[in-house]
Amino acid sequence: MTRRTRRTSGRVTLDDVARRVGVSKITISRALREPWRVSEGLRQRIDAAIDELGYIPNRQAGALASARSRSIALLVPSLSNAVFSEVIRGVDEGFVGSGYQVLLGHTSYSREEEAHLIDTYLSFGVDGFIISGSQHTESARQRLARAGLPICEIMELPEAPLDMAVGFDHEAAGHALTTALLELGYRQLGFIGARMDYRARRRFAGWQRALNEAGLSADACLTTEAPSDYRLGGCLLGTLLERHSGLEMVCCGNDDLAAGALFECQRRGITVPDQLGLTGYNGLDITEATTPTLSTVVTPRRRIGIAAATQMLSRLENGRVTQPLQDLGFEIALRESTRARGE
Amino acid sequence: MTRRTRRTSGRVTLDDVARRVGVSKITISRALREPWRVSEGLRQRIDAAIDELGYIPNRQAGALASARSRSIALLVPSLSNAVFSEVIRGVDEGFVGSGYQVLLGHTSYSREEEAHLIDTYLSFGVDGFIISGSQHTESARQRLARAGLPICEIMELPEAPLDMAVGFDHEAAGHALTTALLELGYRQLGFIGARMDYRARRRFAGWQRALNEAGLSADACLTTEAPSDYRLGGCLLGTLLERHSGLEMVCCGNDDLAAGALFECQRRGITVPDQLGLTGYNGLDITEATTPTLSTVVTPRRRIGIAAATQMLSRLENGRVTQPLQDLGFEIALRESTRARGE
DNA sequence: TTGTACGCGTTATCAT
DNA sequence: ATGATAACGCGTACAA
Repeated sequence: MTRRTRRTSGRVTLDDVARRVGVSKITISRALREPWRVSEGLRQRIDAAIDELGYIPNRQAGALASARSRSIALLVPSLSNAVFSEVIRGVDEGFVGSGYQVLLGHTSYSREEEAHLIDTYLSFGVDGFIISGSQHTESARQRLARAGLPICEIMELPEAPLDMAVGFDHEAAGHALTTALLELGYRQLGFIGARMDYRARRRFAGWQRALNEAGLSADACLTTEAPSDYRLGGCLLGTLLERHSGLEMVCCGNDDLAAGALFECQRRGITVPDQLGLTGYNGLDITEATTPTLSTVVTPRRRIGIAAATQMLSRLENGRVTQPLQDLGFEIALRESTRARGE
Repeated sequence: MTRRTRRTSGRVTLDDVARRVGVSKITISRALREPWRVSEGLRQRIDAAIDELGYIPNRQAGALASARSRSIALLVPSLSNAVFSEVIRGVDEGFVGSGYQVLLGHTSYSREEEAHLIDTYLSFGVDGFIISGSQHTESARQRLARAGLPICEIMELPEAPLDMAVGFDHEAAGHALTTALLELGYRQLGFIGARMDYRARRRFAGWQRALNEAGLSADACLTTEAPSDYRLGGCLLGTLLERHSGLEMVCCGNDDLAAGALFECQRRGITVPDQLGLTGYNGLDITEATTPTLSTVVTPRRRIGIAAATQMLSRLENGRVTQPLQDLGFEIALRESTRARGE
């Protein structure tokens, strides 16, 4: 029955360390956050005590007191889509050594789920948001606006960014790829797409525009809202080929579909690229591994992540940012699944 | 110069809502957590006020006051390895509607990084840990023990679980697959492996044991610590074939390597399974998509995630758990990349 | 059904 | 260089 109060968890606190060393707890706190303001000898005793006691700071208390959590939320549509693992890696890289913790969330391609996650992470007191895409619910926009936190929208180039943005133009990418194919001499082009989210629709639109501009038909297309995977690529290709004869080339909305389409061609004895050309989108590892390798659009996912983190950090620390809208471009990679020029 | 104090963030608090409604803040708090204990009419006015003001609870404050954060940490080695996206999905599923938030971390296959993440999430005040694997640093073990939180180790079956565990026996899986191959008549078997972490070594050990028991050579093996990817599968296969002639079958440590090996065979004009058999490990989507489809060991990743979440929840809410060590088994899937029985 | 008093573990502010 | 005090926003315990 000492003067002890609640202290339900046996957890070691700043106070415990302070008592152990014989100083006040604010000194311990300082030794941790501003070591140079604490005398050498004391600092060593403090470090030793922290080690002995196994003290672990309580970030909740710290965040409550300082009104900053030193954490940011990163919201991506999917964790199973390899596209985003590179983005995540980039963001992580960008925050390494900064003292910020990245809190990861996945929205399952749902704006409602995104809105919910935004609330959740707001209640966690994150200091900023990095969010894939520009399509948010009205409610989410309001919450974010009200919170007044730094926000970086990634992957695309929003017409009206909430705050900052890093990405590239998917419509232009779709258009550029298709134009490159036209230059190779392809005239009968098809398109298959799955999980037609905003970005997927943009690249599809680019494909259509390129064909329209060339006076070619853009009718041989087949898209679905279903999640993308390898087998779906095969199915869509099969259906497309049944419906449209004479296709020389099928552009796939992403690399998974393209790989699946390639496997289907192998199953059917269709040689690629001799009988049929194939392209993907994103430049995942698999596009360089298959036989034949897959032509695709290489997107700067890792660099987007790094740039977003850098932008966010600069905003968080210095307050301002030099370039609120960054276009990181893309690269057309023509490989073995498309015929060589003049062939 | 009112009696205002710090109130640096313009954030809406429980008190703001309370004043708006004209009750005390504890009533608002209750309306949120135990709605049935607040009178109907009042509850509606409270909900309305919350909506108007855009109140978002501060979990840090809540956690600080209640000593529970209603969040758990899920630690996986990698986010780019598709193996773990299924696990994550399972855990998420298991926690849906529970009110718990899953905080995700990836260790990059490093025990030191894992130890660091454990400290980080302890400082976030998580209520429990779900951790891939059983190999932790001594320091991590101590921290976890001292924290006294529920822990679920997943993917494997640790000899001495820290607390609870859900997984299966990788050595047995490697052995069972190899045995199945022997029954198909294969006698000259090779093995390639990458990222030889504990689990990868276990399945390799199973492969070796099966060959030893059959009196066959287990010399044709090639492993590396390098991260696994498709192209590496091709490289390793190439090297193995150069070093060992007469191989009828190459077992790959995971599906990525197997797919890469298959692509390499296609490149070299080696027909699978006629000239060479191939197997993978895990049962990722790609194994059912390639031509030929890949024989593999299907591992219960999603179910492991769900079971871990369920176990954790039951521990968190009821205090106890019926079966602290769950073996979820595995399944041998013989497909087109291995020859048919008696062929 | 609703309210009061206090503490959770930390940091900001101001003092010494 | 170090300390005292008062918040941060909420939940627990107990009271009314």
